[in-house]
Amino acid sequence: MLLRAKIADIARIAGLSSASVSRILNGHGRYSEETAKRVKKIADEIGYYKNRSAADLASPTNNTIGVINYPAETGANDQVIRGIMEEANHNGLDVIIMMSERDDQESIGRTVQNMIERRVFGVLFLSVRPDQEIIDKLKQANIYPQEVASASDHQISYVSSNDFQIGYQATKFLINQGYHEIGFVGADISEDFIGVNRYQGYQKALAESRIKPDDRWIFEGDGKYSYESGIQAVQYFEQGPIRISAVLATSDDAALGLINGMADVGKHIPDDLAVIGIDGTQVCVRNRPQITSVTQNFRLMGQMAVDELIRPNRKITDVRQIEIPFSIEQRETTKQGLR
Amino acid sequence: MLLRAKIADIARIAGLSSASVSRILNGHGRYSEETAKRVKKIADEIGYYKNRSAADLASPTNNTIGVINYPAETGANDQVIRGIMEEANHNGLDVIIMMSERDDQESIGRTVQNMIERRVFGVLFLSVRPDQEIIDKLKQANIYPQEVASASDHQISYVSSNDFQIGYQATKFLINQGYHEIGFVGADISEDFIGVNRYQGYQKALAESRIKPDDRWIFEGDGKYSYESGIQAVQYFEQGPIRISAVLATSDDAALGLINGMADVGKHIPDDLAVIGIDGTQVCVRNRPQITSVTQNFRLMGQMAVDELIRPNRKITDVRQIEIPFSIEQRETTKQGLR
DNA sequence: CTGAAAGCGCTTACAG
DNA sequence: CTGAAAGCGCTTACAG
Repeated sequence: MLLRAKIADIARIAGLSSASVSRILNGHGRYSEETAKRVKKIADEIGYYKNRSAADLASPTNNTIGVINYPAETGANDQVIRGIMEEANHNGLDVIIMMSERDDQESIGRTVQNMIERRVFGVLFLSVRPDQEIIDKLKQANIYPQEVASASDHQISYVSSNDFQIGYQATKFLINQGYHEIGFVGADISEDFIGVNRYQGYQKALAESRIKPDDRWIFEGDGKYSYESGIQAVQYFEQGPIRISAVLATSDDAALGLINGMADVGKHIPDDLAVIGIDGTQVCVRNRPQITSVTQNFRLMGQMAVDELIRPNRKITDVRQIEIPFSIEQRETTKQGLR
Repeated sequence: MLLRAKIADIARIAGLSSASVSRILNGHGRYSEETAKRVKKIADEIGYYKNRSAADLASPTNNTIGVINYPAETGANDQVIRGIMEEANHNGLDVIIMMSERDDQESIGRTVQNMIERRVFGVLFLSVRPDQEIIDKLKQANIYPQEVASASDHQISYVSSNDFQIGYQATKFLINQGYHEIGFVGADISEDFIGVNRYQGYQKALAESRIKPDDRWIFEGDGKYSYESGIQAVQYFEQGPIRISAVLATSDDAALGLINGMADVGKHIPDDLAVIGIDGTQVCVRNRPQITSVTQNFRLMGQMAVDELIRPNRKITDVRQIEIPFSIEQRETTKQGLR
């Protein structure tokens, strides 16, 4: 049991060259099964572990993909990561995850710098949106950047839901249930790419049904899809002169904030206010009332993101938008059985 | 803008040696501020990024710490990670996170293998418990292993709450509120280190109050602190002949399962059954009723775990148990105002 | 304050 | 099927 054994140690013991040992350990080239067995046994006995720094330095290829995440506590990203791990494992890829703040470009930049230094061959951004400068840095370093479960209008590929469709379908769903005065809560509708798209879908659905939209139906809150936005929205709607009968909450968190806020002022869901959330995370079925939601397929997004990264002939300049289907799950925060 | 510029490129342009450039970029040794400025400017202009593989290979020190996590969706681990990142940043340490399955030693082993190959200087296990063999592997590779937000009786340090005290205090809290028939739900009380400790604390509190314990008050379920265990516990207690007035749920998830299960059979919390959970995650304040909980300080655990890793004179053979204080938060799933 | 040189532990043509 | 040799891009005594 040597402290930090190396290939040369194995070679010496086996009476071989380092080259042969390397080939055997990596399954490259030709070698006799007999010596291979011996070599592996020795490696095991002396406690050999490949030094990846040396291997990565020597080899032109790197099979590690980097993931940049942030500690969200919603569970959606955990689903994405499951998908990523699954697909990475199937393809013999390593995954390293690093954290950054969601909207802090300096924090994202530092993390990206680290990823570049590690020479990963692709970087997946999980619900994290880097600015154009950071994206360009990555591309110049010949590393493929990609957003997952998030989208933007930057020069970057993404795997996500179609947010316009989400806004559109969710609103239509509410309209079909008989709701006309429909609030829109929690997203930034002027700057934020996702917010804008969902909002435009919402507007289109309203327009198609000849519902005259009212600016006062919109409550952005912090514009970050937060629980607090939902809570505050209740104050906003309850104290103001505007009446709404349903709300499209732009996240499950915001939906839960609305639901709790309503409960705390003694109002009933869905009778006093119907609510549909977006995401379809665990909380939707674990809350009482269970939350009707636009359910996104986060796991599949993770898988597809990896597939996209290893797609043959992928070019560093490619900008592709992959859309993953979503579904609407009727639960208890919207009326039952109506159409 | 060279594709993958290296130190030698900077050196050539600056008319210096690679050695000097390396020193300047790393802030080692002496050099004139003037040349330093020039060198950094050049590095910037040609788009230089350190090749960490080369640096790590050449240098005997490595300032990366590895974290092994699993996708839990509860938010507790996200809190731990926040603490880890904070403390790591303060100390100029890098953090890479890798995922494994929580209870699958083979999956954990593969991840650990990867960490060893990367020569991290310490590995933090987040709510993941490696078996003794894996721990020994790490130590033999001269890498310090440590559990965070979890504990075991293996030869490994941990930073966690005192689970005996959690069980003891939570049970006493219920007893002080006037509950005598107290269930214990969701943990494995024979094999699982945490479960055993919480259970023993529970037993001691009962004994101190002369309450005769009843084996039928125990419902382990899957023994994994799951939501499903809570749901199933409702069936178990409702259908059986045993009456209990309160439950110590061994996680927030299990508590929520109990609460929802009771609601689904038309029973009232806390009148028909009082519930206290363990963890104190987001769900406790976002659920209605809000969940009384033993609240653990996960963020502090993360910080302390890093501090422990970089403690001066730390030896690879050290096995230290660091206990982080917890608190009990009275909310709506236990009676108000009683003592 | 600066440089020449060795070395970190692998991998990979190349030659046999 | 196997080996000698060069090279990956850094860092670090050592010498000046």
